[in-house]
Amino acid sequence: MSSREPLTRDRIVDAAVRLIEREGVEAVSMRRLAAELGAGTMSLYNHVPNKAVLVDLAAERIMAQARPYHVDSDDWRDHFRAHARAIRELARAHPRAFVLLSTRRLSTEAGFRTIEVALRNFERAGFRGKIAVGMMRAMVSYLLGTLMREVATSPELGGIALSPYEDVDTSAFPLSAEVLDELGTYDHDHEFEFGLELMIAALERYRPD
Amino acid sequence: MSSREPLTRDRIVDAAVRLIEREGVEAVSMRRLAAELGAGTMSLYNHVPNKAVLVDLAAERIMAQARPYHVDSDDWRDHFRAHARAIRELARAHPRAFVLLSTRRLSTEAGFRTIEVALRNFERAGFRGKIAVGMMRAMVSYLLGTLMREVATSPELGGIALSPYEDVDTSAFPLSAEVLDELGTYDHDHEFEFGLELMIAALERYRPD
DNA sequence: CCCTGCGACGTACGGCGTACGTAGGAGGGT
DNA sequence: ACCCTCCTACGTACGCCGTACGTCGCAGGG
Repeated sequence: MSSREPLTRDRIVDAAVRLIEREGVEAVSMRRLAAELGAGTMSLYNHVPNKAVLVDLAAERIMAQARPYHVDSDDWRDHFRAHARAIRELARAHPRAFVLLSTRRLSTEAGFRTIEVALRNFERAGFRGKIAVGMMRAMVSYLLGTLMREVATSPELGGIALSPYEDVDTSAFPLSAEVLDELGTYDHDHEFEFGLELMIAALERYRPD
Repeated sequence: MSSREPLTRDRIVDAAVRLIEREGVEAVSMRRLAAELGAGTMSLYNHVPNKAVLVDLAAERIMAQARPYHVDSDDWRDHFRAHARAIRELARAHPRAFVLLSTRRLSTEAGFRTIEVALRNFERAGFRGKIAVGMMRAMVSYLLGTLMREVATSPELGGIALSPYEDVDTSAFPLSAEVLDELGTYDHDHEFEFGLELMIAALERYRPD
């Protein structure tokens, strides 16, 4: 872990990103980071004002890793699907970091890249200006929501594992009881696509032409 | 702060809920909670196994505060709107707690109450069984997403305050530049309703009749 | 040659969650 | 009346945490 290179903001942020991806934000501590870099704890403070902005910087770095999607189609729906799936892949590739990103505002270059692509797709679909922003926000909300739920329920992250509904008397909830098995089951692929089509259907309904 | 009543799980959870609502989850600590109850720190552990489940219990308690909505209408759309707005009100009433709730699974009585109401509304709208569960999940995702965003961007919670897009060169993002003002502005009421109508439109499109 | 400034680091303080041991009192069995 | 058991309250202590502060060594310029 030791190294002869001098401490750099870059090196510190890199180490933070690696640690976040490996063990999650809660595993990040200044002491541990320093140890991993073979440096003294307080040396980090020569390059970073405090832990909060270090985490911000790490979030930004992760966001910058997002790669644009590519799709061969003129249909705006295909672009939506591809873009949404790309974002989902990002979330699944960095599940622990995603929760982090979702809380933060994306006012960086990388964030704008994503926004720009989305706006282009909305333009393709016939939405412009203010209405496009509203649509995008609704879309973002949906994506944020599903992906948060998907990440939160993935077992490898200490999410929900088994027998969630054991000690609740479901007799008072007849409709829930009817679909109890379904409520306890998650098919994330299917659910994501289902919701995505739902959103696209909604957009279609609002389209001018 | 002192009190002659004996320590109880109930009293401890209550104190935790109050503290969460006042200062957020991050302000909760066993020592502070004990002090607020006029008790020794370690006494809490006679009633609660550890902090994590204490926070879980607090989340559950807050969730149980949710009151059913009421609406005078036979139109399923009105029920959707009323239910969604009720959830939003809960989020706005307990913004600090909402982030907490959103992460956790709601396998309690209170959670089922909400699920049951939603399922009844979907039934009213013509959706049943598996498809209703899928719809509900899409709806939940959207609500979770918007409300997370709304809560995260509310300034009174240390959210985004001012001039977010200053040091980014927007010339590379023409579409974003065009709507830059819009991107920096939030009208949560309007956005929520807009997205809600979008979702309802989507459901309408999938309806059998 | 010295001086200045900066990066690296040690120490220390006040906080945290909680394992562990103890002490005291309440209740039941004899 | 006695004792024994068990439960609750609590103090101490350990190993973490973020970070304020002071010092030391070295590189570069005068």
